[in-house]
Amino acid sequence: MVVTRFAPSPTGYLHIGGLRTALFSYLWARKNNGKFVLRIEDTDKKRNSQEATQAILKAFEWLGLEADGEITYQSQRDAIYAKYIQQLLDEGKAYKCYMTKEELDALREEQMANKERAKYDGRYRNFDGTPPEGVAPVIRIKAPLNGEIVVHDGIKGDVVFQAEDILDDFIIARSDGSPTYNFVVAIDDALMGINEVIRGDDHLSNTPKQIVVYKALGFDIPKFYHVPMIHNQQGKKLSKRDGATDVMAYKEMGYLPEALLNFLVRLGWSHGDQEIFSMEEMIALFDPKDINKSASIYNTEKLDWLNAHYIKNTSNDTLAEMLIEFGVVLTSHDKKEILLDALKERAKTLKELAELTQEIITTPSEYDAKALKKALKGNAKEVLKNFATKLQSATELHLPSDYHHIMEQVIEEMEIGFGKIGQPLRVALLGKLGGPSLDVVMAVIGKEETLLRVKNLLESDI
RNA sequence: GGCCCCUUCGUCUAGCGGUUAGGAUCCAUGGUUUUCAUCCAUGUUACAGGAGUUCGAGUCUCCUAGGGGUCACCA
Repeated sequence: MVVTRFAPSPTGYLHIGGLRTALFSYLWARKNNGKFVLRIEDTDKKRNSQEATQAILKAFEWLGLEADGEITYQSQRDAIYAKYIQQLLDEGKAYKCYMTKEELDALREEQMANKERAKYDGRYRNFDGTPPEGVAPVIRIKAPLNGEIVVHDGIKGDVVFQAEDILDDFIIARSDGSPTYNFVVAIDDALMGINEVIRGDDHLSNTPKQIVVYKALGFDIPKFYHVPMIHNQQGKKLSKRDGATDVMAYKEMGYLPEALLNFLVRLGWSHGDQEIFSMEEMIALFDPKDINKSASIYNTEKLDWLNAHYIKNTSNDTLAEMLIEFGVVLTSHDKKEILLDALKERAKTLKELAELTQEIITTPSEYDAKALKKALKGNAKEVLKNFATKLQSATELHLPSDYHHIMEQVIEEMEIGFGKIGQPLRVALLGKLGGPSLDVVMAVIGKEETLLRVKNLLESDI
């Protein structure tokens, strides 16, 4: 069974890049009828927060990415890590190092000055003397001094590292006894049965260290997929400083979960020429071996297009529900269908959709100057008066076509083009040029409101 | 700096030795529309550079350049 995981550290909101690797992991697990588990890496007590964990879970909920089983919190697993530290100590695969931070820093500086690689010198590797007084030791793991470490990566292929280039006896437990990242990741992944690790390729160079841990503990090494980074416009790793990287910000901007997920799945992955993927299709078609090797630049132009696409294909009932959050309540409006059918063709986001709705249902309080100048030429006011008179005496006005019919009557009678009534009426109804079909607008706001808006324009001294 | 990874239109990508190098987005133009948007059509734009291997290279090899990642008692 394929078991994948997403393992964020709760130092802030869920990041767009993190979401993509989470999505990849989720899809791969679902495709294989496997498991997708969530592990919160909250061992850094200084930087972690409960709110951040909640924010991450909330984002998952919004997007409909459901994790399997209980959520694991590393902060609650100290006893487990302690057990494995002791085991390695007992087996002579790890040892206590009494070098102080100051000594370590000094060594590092000296090595840098000699243009050598900063590397622990192993001075306590085989130490059997009397330990110095008053120094709380760290625990270091015995890493291979030479030879190759090969990461079999499902995206990059076999990546070969030379032990002497990259390894030293790295710390697995700090002087306060707390375990370090590369140690606990390997233990957790192994204990949780994770056999396919999909993560950012910024972890690629950590992987040899984790392999050392796997081997020391006798665990099976999982299959790795190191996904290329998402870069910002400057070509650097996408970070929180780049703005709009909080997943939930996209909810507030009016993006649909389907659109965001569809957008992200196509960043670094593709299936021929296909652009639109439902969740079912993503699950059916996704395979991490098809992930690109190169980083991609974060650019949301396509997201807007996808979002518009998904808005057009969402039911009016669902849209009405989602619009509530944007301050527009249409759920029981009797012209909801007419209105949303017309507006959802024109909105790129739910926020825009809400604004467009407001523009229609709100009586204009002012008129766009350019629109007035353009529309109120010639006998425009006469046309509007004629239209108002006919509308006044009309009955049974329900559909856009009922209103359209009245407009046609005016056109025929006055022998004018459609634009001669359309433009001035548009200004009267919406206060500006542009916007949806006038017959739709009138059907939505009704006869009385239409008459009021026409009257308002005629009576304003313009 | 050491180590590792990467390099096709502005952007996301297809391509897996033989293609007029395809699609999408963006942009531009035209059509549809009373208008704007949608929608439809058309168009501009790419194999980082150099050597090799081969009858033939975007595709394989090497070199160069450029970009990125990582080198903690952070995760």
